[in-house]
Parts: sequence; C-alpha cells; structure tokens
Amino acid sequence: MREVTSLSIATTAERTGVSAHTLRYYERIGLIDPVGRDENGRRTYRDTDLARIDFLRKLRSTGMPITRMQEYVELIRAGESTEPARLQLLEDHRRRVLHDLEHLNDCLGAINTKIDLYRRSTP
Amino acid sequence: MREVTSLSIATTAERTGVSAHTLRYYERIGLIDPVGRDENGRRTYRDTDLARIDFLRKLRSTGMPITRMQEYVELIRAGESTEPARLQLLEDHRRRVLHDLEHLNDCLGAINTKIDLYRRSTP
DNA sequence: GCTTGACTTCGAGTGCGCTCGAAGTCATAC
DNA sequence: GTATGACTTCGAGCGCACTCGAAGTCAAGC
Repeated sequence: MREVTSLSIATTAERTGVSAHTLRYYERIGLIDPVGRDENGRRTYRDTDLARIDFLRKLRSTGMPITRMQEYVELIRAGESTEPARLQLLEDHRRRVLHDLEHLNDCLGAINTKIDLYRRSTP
Repeated sequence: MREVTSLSIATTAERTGVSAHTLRYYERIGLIDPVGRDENGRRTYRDTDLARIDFLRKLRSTGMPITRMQEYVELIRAGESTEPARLQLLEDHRRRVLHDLEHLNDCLGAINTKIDLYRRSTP
C-alpha cells in the first residue's frame, strides 16, 4: 500500500501542527484555497496543500498578521503578474524577521547578564 | 542643570517605550512596585524604576506571559532567599528564547528560499 | 479667574487569532 | 440496527495584553 496523496483533516492537522478547527478557519477566511472533498463531502488535503499550509505557518509564526497573509494569497490567486508584489511583500517581512532576531538576541544578552548575576550571588 | 532622577509618567513612557496607560496597568497588576508620588499625587519614576521597567519589557517582548512576570516580581519581593527560584525562572525563559531564535532562523531560511524563487522567475 | 493640559482612578472596551460547541451527517464495527 | 467516531457548518466565545474613556483634580499661564 502506497502513501496516499490525499489526507484527512485530522492527519493534516497532525502533520502540519495546525488544528482541524484552525484549518477550517483558514479556509473560511481564504488563507487556504478550498481543498478537495471526498464522496462524503469531507475535506481531502494534497501534498501541495500541505506545503502551502507549512509556508503559511512559517509566515504566521514569524509574526505576519493574518490580514497580510490574506493579501499574499490574494496575490497568488491573481496570477503570475503579481510576482513582483509577492516578492516585495516577502522582502518586507524578511526585514521584520531580521529585526526580530536582532531584538531577541539583544534581550537574550540582558537575560544572560541577569542570570550571571544570580549565579554569582547564589553559587 | 543636572539630570533629575525623578521622572513624570509621560517622560518615563517616552524613555521606556511603554505607554503611560500601560505603566499604570503594570503597577495595578503588581508588575511594578508602587512608585513614588509628588506633592500632587502624581507618579514619579526613579532610575531604578526605569531599569526594572526596561528589563520587564525585555521579558515581555521575548514572549514571557504577564502571569510569569508576576511570579518573577513576587519572588523579588519575597527576598533574597528566592534567588535560586528566580535563576531557575530566567533559565527556563532563556531556553524558550533560544528555541524561538532557532525557530525564527528556520523560518527565515524558508522565506529566503521563496524570495530567491521569485527573484529567479522575475529577474 | 478661567483655560489648558497633564495627570489621577476605575471599569469597560478592543483586536487578534484562534477555539469551541451545538446539531447534524455518514460509514464502518459490532 | 445501533453505537461509535470522525467529520460537516455556523456562529458564538475566549484569553491575552493592553487600550481607552469618563469624570475629576491640580498648577501654571494668560
């Protein structure tokens, strides 16, 4: 038996780390294109869907707001001509991520300093 | 004229990047010890208050929940004997920050890959 | 002496991103 | 045939961390 390319919402939830509730929500708000359905009307997810979800998850978990993500997928739907705009959007987001990395590192420094302080006073 | 060590809430807000509303909120929920007051009952912040606020801000902006921060300041209030517990709390948080840094870097890679892809197809 | 504006308290409101629950359908297992 | 359990839709609810607004006080400027 081969690996099937069509997964249930439960399996998709498990594999992507996005709850079934959230998967439906993402579809509802247009973040995910309507996925396929089986003969019983149940959602079926393909590898390409999974890939999309994974990437969206990465955008989300790096702090991109839902509305921004909606813009992004709108651009995808609008066709190839929007590639420069998509590039722009991702580059903007990358700047944000780089900034966050810097900030996190900065804060890490302060936390380390504090930890060292406690270590010295409580050996 | 020397730098005064006693700042208004507005100046403190400006210097720390925390709004006056939020400063009062933090005090209300016990994150900041009650600060001094001038003869008119207005809050006055000292350098030590600023330092505390700055550090709390760093904890907050690295994802520590308010409740956790409350635990931390409770430990400080409870005296020196809680230093090991504070150390523990900060070390736990550092682990979290390190994990987040890793995650952010990971996502950055995916974003970069996508950007490269768009750059290639839209030269 | 009145306006301005920065402050005070308090509780209520907001925005985001889920998260949940109710009520219903369907297919397989027993 | 009925129980189980995974799914469906839909709208409502939630938790977090602020954020705001109303109503009042006070001091300084004009």
